[in-house]
Amino acid sequence: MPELPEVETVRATLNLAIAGKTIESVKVYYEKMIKGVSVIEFITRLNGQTLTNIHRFGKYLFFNFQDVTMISHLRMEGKYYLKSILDPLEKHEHVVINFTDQTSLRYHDTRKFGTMELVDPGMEMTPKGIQSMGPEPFDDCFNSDYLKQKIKNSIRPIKSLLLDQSVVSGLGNIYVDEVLFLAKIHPESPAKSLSTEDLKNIVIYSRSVLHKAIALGGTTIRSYLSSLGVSGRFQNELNVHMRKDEPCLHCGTLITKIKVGGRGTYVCTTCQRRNNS
DNA sequence: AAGGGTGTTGAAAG
DNA sequence: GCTTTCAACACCCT
Repeated sequence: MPELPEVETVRATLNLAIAGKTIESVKVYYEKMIKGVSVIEFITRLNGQTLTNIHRFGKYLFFNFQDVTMISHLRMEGKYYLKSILDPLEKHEHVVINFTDQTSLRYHDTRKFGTMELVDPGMEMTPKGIQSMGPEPFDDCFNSDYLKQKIKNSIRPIKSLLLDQSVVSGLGNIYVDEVLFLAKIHPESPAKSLSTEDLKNIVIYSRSVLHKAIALGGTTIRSYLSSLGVSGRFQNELNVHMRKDEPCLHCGTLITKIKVGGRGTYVCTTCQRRNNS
């Protein structure tokens, strides 16, 4: 499912649905999902814990229990469903957390890329991958000066840098395409070729796009329903992503699809002109 | 009907 | 270092 807006939607709905519940039992059906601790430790430390609340940073979810924090990353296709403990185990449900009120949290992930791990409370930022994360777009320190010093000498395509979570946390393939379209920047432009104005626009549009996407519950494409059966509505607002061969809403040029850093990338070659180097 | 593509990211390779 | 490629996995489209 997830970029920042989708993960935030999951966090908000899940938090309302399960905060305060107490774990009765935990089952792990795909052991490679569990990182950092053994499966045995994962299960025993969660057993009997009561969920305080759920936080989010970038695309990570933090389930805060009294004595332990479970960190979950949905990667490409991870989803949570809340069911009854009586419901049969479905094909791609890899972790099941049963609560004492007979409800059952199912972690569903067809491609099995998602990860879960446990840390002591207060140690949320220590796992590798999290400790190197850059600010979220909403953070005050995410501004054009920060971007300039962070990417000033890089020849990498600007899209690849914005997908790099150590530069900024939370953007993914959909929203980077949208941000670069609104900022009128070609995704293949070398980062060092961008003007200060370009960087300011990236900051402005990153914020506005993500805010709007969160307000609409994220984007639902290619997966029937997202977590808890919630379907986002931002897919109706997309300007370029998934719009190959459709006219640009700004100039009418047909949107083209290219590959940047191995990722499918949608671009209006009229509105987004490529810089040299 | 095989092959390329998919809302991610870390490890390996150059 | 810095940048690019690929692997982890299952399924859906050509």
